[in-house]
Amino acid sequence: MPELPEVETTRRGVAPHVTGARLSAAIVREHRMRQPIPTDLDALLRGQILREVKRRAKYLLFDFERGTLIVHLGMSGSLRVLAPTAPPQRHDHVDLVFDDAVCLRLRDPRRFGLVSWWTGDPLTHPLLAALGPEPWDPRFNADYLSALAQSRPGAVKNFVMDGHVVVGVGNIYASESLHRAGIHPTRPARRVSHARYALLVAAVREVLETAIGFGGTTLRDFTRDDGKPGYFRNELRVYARAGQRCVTCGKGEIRQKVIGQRMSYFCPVCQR
DNA sequence: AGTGCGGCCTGTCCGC
DNA sequence: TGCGGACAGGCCGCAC
Repeated sequence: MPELPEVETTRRGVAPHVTGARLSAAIVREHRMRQPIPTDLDALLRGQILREVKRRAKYLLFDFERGTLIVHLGMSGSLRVLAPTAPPQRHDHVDLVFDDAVCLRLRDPRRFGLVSWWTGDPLTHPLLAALGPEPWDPRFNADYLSALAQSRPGAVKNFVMDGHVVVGVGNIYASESLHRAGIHPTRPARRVSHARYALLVAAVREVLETAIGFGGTTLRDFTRDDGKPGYFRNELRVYARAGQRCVTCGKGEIRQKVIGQRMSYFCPVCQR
């Protein structure tokens, strides 16, 4: 389940292998994704130099000369750098071959991912245009969150996971960030104080930065570009720890509860 | 306008 | 041992 740290880890992992290279072939074995992959992807991309691999939210942006290939890894997607001769396996849906030498291979068993070609400014793409700030954007701060929250009576966990509020805070990191900030996940967003939002901003950044440093969190089927799992899982303090003692306060027992149709974890003692 | 829910998928895990 | 069913989850689109 690639969250922002996994996507950023993927970006950093693959970029050195393909940046500046010329695309020699795009092979699509399975077009059925969240949106159908363009049938003429090869014609669209062939011959173009890949200038840079960027990221916005959880979208990877492959900046080619005449446009941008937008890639989302969905729930189960991964990108790997391989030799073009490596035999594709089940769920290996797309190959991007560069200089007839390097293959960037997209694997996505659940096909919740997305591959889309866009010729304009990628930030104007309908899927990207309305997104909230990146977690490290100075505009993501306590004033901003507190003001936005006034019209949000729902749980703060849903609020912070809303991509229109801030991007990149998925289910795992929402639980972790709220725990570190001492905020109970079901607390109404409008009832969280300005001071607590300042703690939350810092916690979100810290959790995501640490996770990126560890190469992401692997819980099920995400693999890094080199095929090795990330190690942030060992750093999780509440996620998937129901029944265990809270490592922060030493008193509470971690509970789990469905909030907004997603499993959430928290310490009833140090989160209020 | 904010919120809730259905739908898209398949691998994994549980219980019978 | 085998198999059905629940579950997980990002995110869009629709209904309320």
